[in-house]
Amino acid sequence: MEITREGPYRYRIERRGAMRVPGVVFASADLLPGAEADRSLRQVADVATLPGIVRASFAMPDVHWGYGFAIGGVAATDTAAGGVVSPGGVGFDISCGVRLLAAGLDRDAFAARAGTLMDRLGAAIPRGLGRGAVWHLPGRAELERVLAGGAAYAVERGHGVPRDLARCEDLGVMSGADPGLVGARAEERGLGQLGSLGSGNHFAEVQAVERVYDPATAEAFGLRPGRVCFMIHCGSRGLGHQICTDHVHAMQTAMPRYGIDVPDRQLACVPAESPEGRDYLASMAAAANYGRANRQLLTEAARRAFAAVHGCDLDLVYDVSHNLAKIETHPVDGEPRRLCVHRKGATLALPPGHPVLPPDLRAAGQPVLIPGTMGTASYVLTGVPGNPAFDSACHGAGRRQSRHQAARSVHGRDLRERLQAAGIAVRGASWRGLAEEAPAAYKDIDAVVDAAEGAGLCRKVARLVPLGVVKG
DNA sequence: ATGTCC
Repeated sequence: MEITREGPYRYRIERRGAMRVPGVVFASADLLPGAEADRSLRQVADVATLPGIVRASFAMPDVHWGYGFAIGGVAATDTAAGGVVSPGGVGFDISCGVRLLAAGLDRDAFAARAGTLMDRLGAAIPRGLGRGAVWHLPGRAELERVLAGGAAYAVERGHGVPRDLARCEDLGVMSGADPGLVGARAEERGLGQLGSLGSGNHFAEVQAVERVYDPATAEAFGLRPGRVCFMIHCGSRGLGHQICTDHVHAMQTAMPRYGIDVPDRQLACVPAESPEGRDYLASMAAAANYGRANRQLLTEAARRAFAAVHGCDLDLVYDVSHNLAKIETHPVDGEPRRLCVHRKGATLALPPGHPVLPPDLRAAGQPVLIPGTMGTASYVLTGVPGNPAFDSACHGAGRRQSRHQAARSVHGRDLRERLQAAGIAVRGASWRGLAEEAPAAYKDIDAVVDAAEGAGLCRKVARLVPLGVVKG
């Protein structure tokens, strides 16, 4: 692989063989993965071979190896020119994303009763592998309403306030969902998990605004130094996973009929405008709505805990997915084109003035939410004009060690001790899960965010530090 | 990420 430096935060993987476009990696020299040791850049090059891909196969500064596509990747295909959709470009956790809420509380008031609130949050937030939910759905009919209506349906049923929806991507509901396409196994898994964190890197965290870079934008987002926030990172649980699995299999069967050949079986794809492509997109939208309702239900659980202990409310700052494919219009070679934009471990980052932003965010831009790791900072940024990657940015710190490596080098109990000694309360689900998420297993979030800003993907607004984490 | 295999 031939990699050329194009700027301080931009590298190009030259077109070679079946690649239709180059690869573009946004990273500093320090963050750029080694082409030999790290398989993620090979994946970025493989994605560049997909039918209909335009501009480039992009990698964000937090890129790391994933199923087929790298995590931290963005790929857009021209739907009118046979451009494909691929479940691997979205990920197993469809509509995994981040929600940030701002509390009517400052960090000194939190500190006075930290243990009480953390115990309450720990008891109220279902987490870990398997069952447990804030809202137990009675059956298929109610599940279908969630799959069609997302967070908007949850609010309609009283799980939140209408103002929440103005601060959700797509107003809390992705259009085009077809709940009838969701199979029996996905249904079975989805009924008992609505309002649950899951495991892996999912978490809910009490944070405080430590630093503001842009006071005017921070004010528009409701962020000021010392304000307590609550961040939720989770997705569509077993339901989204099952839908991804079902469609990967269906596409692996269908692909030869479309004459599509890919360098890796995990890049299974079909034309976005084919019957199989449309079915995937409609099922994916249903899973996205489950993920959005999931974060809405966890918000309700958190609000009850904050109200009971501090008598305060939580105002939604924003809710955005970082695992999704969306049909969007972007200029390609000067012409507006209808593209299927895959963002896998890459967040939407809309600039100021974008027409889909609510009026009170129109001047400030979309809040771009980038969580760090346990014990490290998280960032709120805003979108910028001229984003080279279809209004996308990185989604987190990005792994640098596998789960296995991480669990081998640290014990969960020791990690919890260290975090608590540093003033960060921890309510976990399993010792093994805690060890796998050790900060040492991740890249430096400050460096990743600086690279994203330097590459022109987004602009820093505020830095948040953790006070207490409920870990999935 | 995930009842870590159909």
